Amino acid sequence: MESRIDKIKQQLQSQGYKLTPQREATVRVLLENEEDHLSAEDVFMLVKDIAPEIGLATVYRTLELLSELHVVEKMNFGDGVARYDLRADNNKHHHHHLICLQCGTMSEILEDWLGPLEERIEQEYGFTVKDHRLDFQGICADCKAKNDQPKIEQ
Amino acid sequence: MESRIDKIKQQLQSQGYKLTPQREATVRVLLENEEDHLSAEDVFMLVKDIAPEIGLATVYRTLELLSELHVVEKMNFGDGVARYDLRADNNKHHHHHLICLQCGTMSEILEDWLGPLEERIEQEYGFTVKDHRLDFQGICADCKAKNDQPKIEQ
DNA sequence: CTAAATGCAAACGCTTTGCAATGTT
DNA sequence: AACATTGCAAAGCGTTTGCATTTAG
Repeated sequence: MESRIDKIKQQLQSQGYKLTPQREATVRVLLENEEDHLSAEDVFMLVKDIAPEIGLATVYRTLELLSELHVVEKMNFGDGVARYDLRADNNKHHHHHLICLQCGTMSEILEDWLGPLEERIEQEYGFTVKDHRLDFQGICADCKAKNDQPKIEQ
Repeated sequence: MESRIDKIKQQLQSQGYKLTPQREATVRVLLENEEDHLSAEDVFMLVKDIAPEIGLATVYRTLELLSELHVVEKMNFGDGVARYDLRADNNKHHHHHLICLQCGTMSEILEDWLGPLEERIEQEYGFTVKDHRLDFQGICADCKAKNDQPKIEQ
């Protein structure tokens, strides 16, 4: 666990970036919330617990930096809010999202199902895929279960 | 062609919405630029040629309305700008995007390649897919060709 | 010591909203 | 006439930036 942090530290330093307490705190928060897709504001609030003096701008700058280093992945889902995800090591992300239109929950498909499609794109379009993004909108299993029960409201 | 407009008119009116000149002009612009992915600002400027008195807010409101009626589809691609696409009739959109990281060009794959994946999601996750979005980032054929030529600058 | 990084607050760009005026049915 | 719709300008939101100050290397 600590090795993850160290690795990211190294990655920062090897690129000539300074290792500030704010950056470390931000990375720590990202590691501790790897499951979630945190917005900058989310990260900010969590980081403030560790490093209360931090400013929101610094969080944005750090997330941007980590994004450039491919340590985190910056995503958006239709709502105008960027969300940040730690990348598993330095791999391409390659997971897909299931976003429930009813409750807003987002779950993930961790496998990458797009390999064959990417080959096809290379061949048919001469387009070399570097990354992709696949989101599905729909109704999750939980909501479908709830919908089958008699409704109380609205 | 005119029938497309009429159909949308009907759709508006059948839902109790009034058909104002501004709305008609907006729809007309969308029809005439079906190929493109226009931003609200884009639409605004094009509509002003037909209906110079229109306000940007009205364009936003109209696009939002059309979006609710599933006449257009509201999309975003990472940059904080919503783009709007007329839906072919009332079908799901089902096309995918190839976004070049080098020149920013976006082209489309018009087929839907995700049918089998959506079935799999239904079965493995109990999630009913209503819509999806698939974007590929990479290097387009044109840029690859350019990259093979000797570089002049930078 | 020096350049990079920070915090703050102001500016930003896109989008939404309040409201009085207007227009459709 | 009644109500939806409009235009305008102001506000809202997440994000970025300018700048003086601090801090890591």
